[in-house]
Amino acid sequence: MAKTTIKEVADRAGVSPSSVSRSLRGVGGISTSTTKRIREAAEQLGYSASPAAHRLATGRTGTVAIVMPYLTRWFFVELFGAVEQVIREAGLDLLFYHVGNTEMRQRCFASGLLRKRVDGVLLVTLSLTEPEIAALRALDVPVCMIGAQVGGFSSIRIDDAESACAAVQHLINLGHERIGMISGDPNEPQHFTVALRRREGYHAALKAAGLRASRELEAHGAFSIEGGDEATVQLLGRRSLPTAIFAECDEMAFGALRALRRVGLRVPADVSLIGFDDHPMAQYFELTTISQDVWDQGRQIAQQLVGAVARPGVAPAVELRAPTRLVVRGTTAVLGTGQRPSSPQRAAGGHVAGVNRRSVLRSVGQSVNPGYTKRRERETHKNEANTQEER
Amino acid sequence: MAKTTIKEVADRAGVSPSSVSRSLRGVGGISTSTTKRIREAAEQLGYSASPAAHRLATGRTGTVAIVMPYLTRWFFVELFGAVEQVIREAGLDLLFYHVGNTEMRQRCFASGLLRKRVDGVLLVTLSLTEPEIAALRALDVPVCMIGAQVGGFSSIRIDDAESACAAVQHLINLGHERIGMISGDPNEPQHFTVALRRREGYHAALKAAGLRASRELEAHGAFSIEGGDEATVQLLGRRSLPTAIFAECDEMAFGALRALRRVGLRVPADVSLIGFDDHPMAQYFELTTISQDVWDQGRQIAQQLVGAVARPGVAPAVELRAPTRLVVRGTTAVLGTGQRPSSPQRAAGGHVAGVNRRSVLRSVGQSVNPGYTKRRERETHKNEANTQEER
DNA sequence: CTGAAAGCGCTTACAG
DNA sequence: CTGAAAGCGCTTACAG
Repeated sequence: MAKTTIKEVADRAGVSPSSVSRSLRGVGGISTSTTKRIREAAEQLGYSASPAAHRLATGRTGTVAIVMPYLTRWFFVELFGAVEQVIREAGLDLLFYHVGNTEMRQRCFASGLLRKRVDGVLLVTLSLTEPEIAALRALDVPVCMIGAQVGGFSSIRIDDAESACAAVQHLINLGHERIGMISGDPNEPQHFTVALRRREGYHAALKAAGLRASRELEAHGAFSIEGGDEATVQLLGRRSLPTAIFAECDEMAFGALRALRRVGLRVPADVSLIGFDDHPMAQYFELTTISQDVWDQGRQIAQQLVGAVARPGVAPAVELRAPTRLVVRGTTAVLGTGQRPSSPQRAAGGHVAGVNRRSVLRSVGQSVNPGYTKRRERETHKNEANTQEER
Repeated sequence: MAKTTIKEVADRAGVSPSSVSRSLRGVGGISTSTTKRIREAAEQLGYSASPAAHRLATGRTGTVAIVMPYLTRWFFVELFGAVEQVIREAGLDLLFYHVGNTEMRQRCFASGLLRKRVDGVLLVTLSLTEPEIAALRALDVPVCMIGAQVGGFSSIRIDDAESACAAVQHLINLGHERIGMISGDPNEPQHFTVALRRREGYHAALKAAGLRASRELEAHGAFSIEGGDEATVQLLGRRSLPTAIFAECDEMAFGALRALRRVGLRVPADVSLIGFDDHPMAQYFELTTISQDVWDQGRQIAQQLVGAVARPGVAPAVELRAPTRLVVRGTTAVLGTGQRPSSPQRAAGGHVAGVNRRSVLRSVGQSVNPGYTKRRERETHKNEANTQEER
């Protein structure tokens, strides 16, 4: 029963295999009566077509691949969920490729693992090398990307630089001038573009406000909670302490939150903190952050891919932009006062609406800062002795 | 170049297609010299075999399916990662099936979506109906399960009941007698077994200690942070308030933590809290919990499946048990004193080592409780007015 | 509207 | 050790 063939169905229905094939796929050109007979026969025999034979005959695999550098991080899980849903609804199969390191990338691209195996490919936050791009083109199937862009491939992404700029601008608007950054490790090749572009945004915001950047204000956090914690500890050990911190992703902000609490610094009274992504836990921590709709991005690009797979070579490649939005919660406050901003601000397409309050607040910040810094240094030392005290 | 066939390789190497096929798969019976020539030709032409043709000819798909009811929860992501790695290393493809609701389950099982499509199936925490089991058997391929058990299928799982019992026993050892439980929603069919068995363990522990269970002490939390928060609020609204809470999973414990903080209850000084799973964030929150190695479970069962797929019908089904371990962190304390237990305790296979301190502590608990309860009720009301105050 | 036949690209007994 | 041939289970022009 499990391995009925089309021929058996044909025999039972008293027609030719070609008729069975045609009627079962609703190609048309088959009388209603025989179609009915065939349907019944197939039903009774529990017939289901052999995907392998179908693929061989048509040259289409009915399968697409999604390749991602990480799996366990929230962003990727979310994306995968959205993509899987769209792909499944389109009746396609989804092959998952995890390329966590160079060797796996090689096997995936260079050695043609995907060849003859998929009708389309979806690449997630991968910054491709030239040989990889060439290998992808040689596949001769539609390729779509999330979080990156290559000529000829459809893509969707947020503007990381502008959004990061908006995040930092929010801190500036609150009067902050010494703004630290917890960035992704620049040695991690996989995340290259995202980390790089968010850092660009940070610097752009500082520059636009006439603030000086400094290596003292930056630490690397590996896009993880632990990394964010460690980076914050590093920042607290520097000569010039920040009054606000921009973390390139929420996970690192969570780590920062823990590190700050551990040493007795209050957020946002002593230090303001802003993250990036709007991880579900961000709400839990009342973290101010830049929000993006990851599920929707996955959905959109997956639909794009489904369309391209259905009619290859028809639609031109599109380059979609997903919006981001500044979400002000409880971890950012006006410098010195510890008060939260009075009204929520929004960044549409990365632009922060509302007046720039920096000039208004500058004097407040300056008068408060010196004493604040000294007090913090005392507290830091005092609290390091019993780090488990807080919570 | 992308679609070279075996025939072209044969022509270039000056041999027959059969020889190419044999030598490329290393079947043997081919001279070293021709093998070399064939290899070179294949290399030059960039040949890679057509999976579809291979499948049709051999009847083997080189693919296994993993079917899971959830994707975004930590447990499932972790499992998926481990399984994917093992499957990929074995040279197989992994098809992912998300069966989040009844309709998707139907499509997956009843309508034979998997038929002729995979050489093996891995089921994650699915409590199957009889028709589903029948459909699975009809597939006539090896089936493995995680977190459940069906005769004839290999499986791996922890002992949920014993482990939950150990968790509650830990609270009892600390002198607690009014122990609440945040359980999974009993109306969620997907998680049926896990939630049910953990609840069994809770009741078993209470019973063994001579404590009375009560519906007052239980609330449903949907295995999520939000659900845990809401369930805790419910518990706090009941007449008989718990001095300790067992959450059936860590996510719900996180929600409980938030709810307790919000109303001004200190953990563990006022309320002890224990979770289940050892989610990565559990360490962050210093949550006492029952730890299980999810990655390792995924790895083991995936290896089992790979073996069964390689030699179907040879090895008998195995039923593996994975160990759990009580991890004492900062959210559980001796009743009334708010002090943490002096030495860490362990539960190997669900058994808690160490003396039962219940009798020793009983008097303390009783003398402290009445006043404690009243004070808490006051605080609860006071704090409900401005719930956002904390943190 | 229906059927016979060739073909998709492999693998696998079967000869030699 | 090597090759010619049949077959895996579909689809698709091509006739009728």
